[in-house]
Amino acid sequence: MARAPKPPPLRPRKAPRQPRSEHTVAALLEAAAQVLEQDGMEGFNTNAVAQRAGVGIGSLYQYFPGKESLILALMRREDERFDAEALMALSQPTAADALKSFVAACVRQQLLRPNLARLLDVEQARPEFRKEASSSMTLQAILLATVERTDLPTQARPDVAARDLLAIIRGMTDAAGARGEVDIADLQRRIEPAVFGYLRMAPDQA
Amino acid sequence: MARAPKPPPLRPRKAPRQPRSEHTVAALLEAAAQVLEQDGMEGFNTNAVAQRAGVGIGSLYQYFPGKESLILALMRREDERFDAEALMALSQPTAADALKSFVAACVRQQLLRPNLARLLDVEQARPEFRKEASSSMTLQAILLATVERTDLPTQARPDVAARDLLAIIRGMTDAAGARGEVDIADLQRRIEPAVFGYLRMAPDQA
Amino acid sequence: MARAPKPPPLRPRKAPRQPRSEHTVAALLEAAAQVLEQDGMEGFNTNAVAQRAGVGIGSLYQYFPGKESLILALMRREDERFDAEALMALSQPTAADALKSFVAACVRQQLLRPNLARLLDVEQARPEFRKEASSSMTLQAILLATVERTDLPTQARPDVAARDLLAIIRGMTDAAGARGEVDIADLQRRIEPAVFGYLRMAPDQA
Amino acid sequence: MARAPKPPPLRPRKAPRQPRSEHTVAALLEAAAQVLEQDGMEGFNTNAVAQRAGVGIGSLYQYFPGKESLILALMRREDERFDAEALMALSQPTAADALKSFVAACVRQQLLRPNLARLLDVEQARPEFRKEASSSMTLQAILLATVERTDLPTQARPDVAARDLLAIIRGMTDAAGARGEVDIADLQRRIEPAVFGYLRMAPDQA
DNA sequence: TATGAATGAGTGTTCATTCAT
DNA sequence: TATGAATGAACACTCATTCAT
Repeated sequence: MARAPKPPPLRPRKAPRQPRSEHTVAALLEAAAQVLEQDGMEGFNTNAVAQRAGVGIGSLYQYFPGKESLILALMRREDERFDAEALMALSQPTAADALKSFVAACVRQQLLRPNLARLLDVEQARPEFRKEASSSMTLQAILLATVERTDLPTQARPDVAARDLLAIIRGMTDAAGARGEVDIADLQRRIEPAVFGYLRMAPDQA
Repeated sequence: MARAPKPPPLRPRKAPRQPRSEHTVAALLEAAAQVLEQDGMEGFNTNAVAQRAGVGIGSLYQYFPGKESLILALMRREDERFDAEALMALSQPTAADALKSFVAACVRQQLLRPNLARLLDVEQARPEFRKEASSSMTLQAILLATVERTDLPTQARPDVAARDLLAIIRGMTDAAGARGEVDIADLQRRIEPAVFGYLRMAPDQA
Repeated sequence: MARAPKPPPLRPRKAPRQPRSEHTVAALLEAAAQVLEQDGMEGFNTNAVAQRAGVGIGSLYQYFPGKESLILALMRREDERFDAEALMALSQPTAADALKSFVAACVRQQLLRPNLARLLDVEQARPEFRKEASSSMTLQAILLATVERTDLPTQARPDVAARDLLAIIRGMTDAAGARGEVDIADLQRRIEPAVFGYLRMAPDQA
Repeated sequence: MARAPKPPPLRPRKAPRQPRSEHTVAALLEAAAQVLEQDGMEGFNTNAVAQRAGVGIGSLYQYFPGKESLILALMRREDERFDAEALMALSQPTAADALKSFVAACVRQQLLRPNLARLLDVEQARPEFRKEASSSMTLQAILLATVERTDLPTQARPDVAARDLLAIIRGMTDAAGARGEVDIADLQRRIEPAVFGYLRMAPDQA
């Protein structure tokens, strides 16, 4: 691991302008997702990603200044994909339904590529990435809005509650993914009581 | 001749017989824990561990056939440490109190060395380590016994419930640890409703 | 992560496509030959070879998956070089002259780089390499054809005879090389009677 | 390979005086022979030898100042064993019979532990060992005496002839051993014509 | 702009040798 | 004297990154 004296920045090197470039970037990100899903963090290296993407290793460095930057971009891609779904989920009429939909969305997403989701969760905890807090900030925000809805028991610290709910859901989905579970509905039904319990909602209310 | 090839076995190479050896092994495990806690997985390498332990790199390989084996041994050490505490915690008269004590033990353990606990959790998900199921099996077993206690609502699948509870607790403590939280009591109070909610216990019952 | 384990395959990692690559591969093989000749097997290591070739160690591993593979490639290079010479030698009008030319070729080749030839002979006996039988198979084949020529005494088992002749010649040239002999003609004259004696040819016939 | 600044001497560290020591030395040499025969040069290391001998590694270094010295002692042991046999073989009434017996002895010895014999031959060519010429000197001497016997064709350079004969025999037995041949009589019959041919003896004379 | 050959610091692991017990 | 725990130089091999083409 020839770590350069000065770690390369995390920001993408240049925004792809030509359509060809956009395609290359997309291919790289998808390849990164696949390698991570299939081979784990220890099989994840820039040469492997470039090869799977069908581009030269040089091209990878045209768009990403380093490995970390590639991971960060992948995080963002996954977050963005999920944010849209989460936003729809939370727009249900009742808060309880909104949360259920949200849980369902999380479960669906997680079981689709269980390793990818889990490994990115882990990466997000690394100090270099914590700064780049943007990722999952949107998610936090929209979940926070839901927690504050009036048809839920009032939470003393809504931001803490939002984070805790996410931690509960991720903890359970990551564990399920790691165990190879595939029954989405079952997992969802197991998460809900924990979520509503946390919010102090009686089961019959939810 | 580092013939990169056949993965070294995970089992410790030889049991320390002389007291000097025991000290070396203990020093290596403690050093491994410290390196992992402070520098994360990417700073965790055998040379660093040996150096921090104050022993030669050769000594590490006298007792551990490879890096992975060292991680596994560390997992076991942490599990064993925790199992004793957990066993005491769960011996409370009421199941509710038992669970509260258990949560408290988890939280305490986790916030002591938040990164270590989290990173070992992650490693446990790796296929090589899943086989070595012994780790955390004891934990599962004693938690299962508690879930089956008659002063708790009956769980349809107690083993699933035991795993889920652990996932909830670990999800929340890992997230808290990653955020740098230090208030043990606060975190504990936030976990309990999720746990009892999962078990369908009304807050007043717990 | 140099997982010391699975022995790397023996087949070259990738064929050099650009002329630059071809030069690198050639330089590596020649460097390997020189290191082996001068420092013997115990001085033969990948770093030394790369350094003598004037390329980075990484480049060696671009083309050879491991040390063994480099040795195998060197064997093949030497065999190919020799096969051409041997083929010409054996195309003499009489079988006796053919064999004399063959002996001469062997002696010339051997005394050119005595250690290299001897050490490669030794390596060829290693089980990993015995499978890769291609090496020296061509040699066996053309020698066999000569042994079967009608102007030589009929051999009961021509394939055995071909191998034995090679063993005699190699035994004598290796020993001479190890002793530092340099007189090609003298050595040749000492080998011939053994060869023709083996074939039951009277000295005056040969 | 922690080559000490100054290579340790080749001479045994101390002559074993007590019977216990003699036994230890003998066990070490036999263990060395077995390891070499079974695992080849690349499996031959001091720890393995000590373990197979059933003694601590420290004891090995009590009697042999280093690995090389152990190999040298093993060479000598094998040579001495063989010298006795060779001496008897060569005491036949006619020189031709003496040589036949000698070839037979070589073949027998070689096929007993083919790898050991071959690997020691190889080691003998290493410069550090060439100096310690004692090994196989006796052999050379007694073979020389036979070559000079009057019932053999006169050899211009008897010492060269003695060496050449040994090279022929070793070349053929080593090759046979490497191929896994086990038929002693057959091999012997193939070597004889080469030997007598070298000496310019007609087959019927021999 | 895209490529991939080249690079070398870094890391895992071995094994000859020493020395305290 | 015998032991085996400890040592660290040496070596195989990887992979992030650069740059000439």
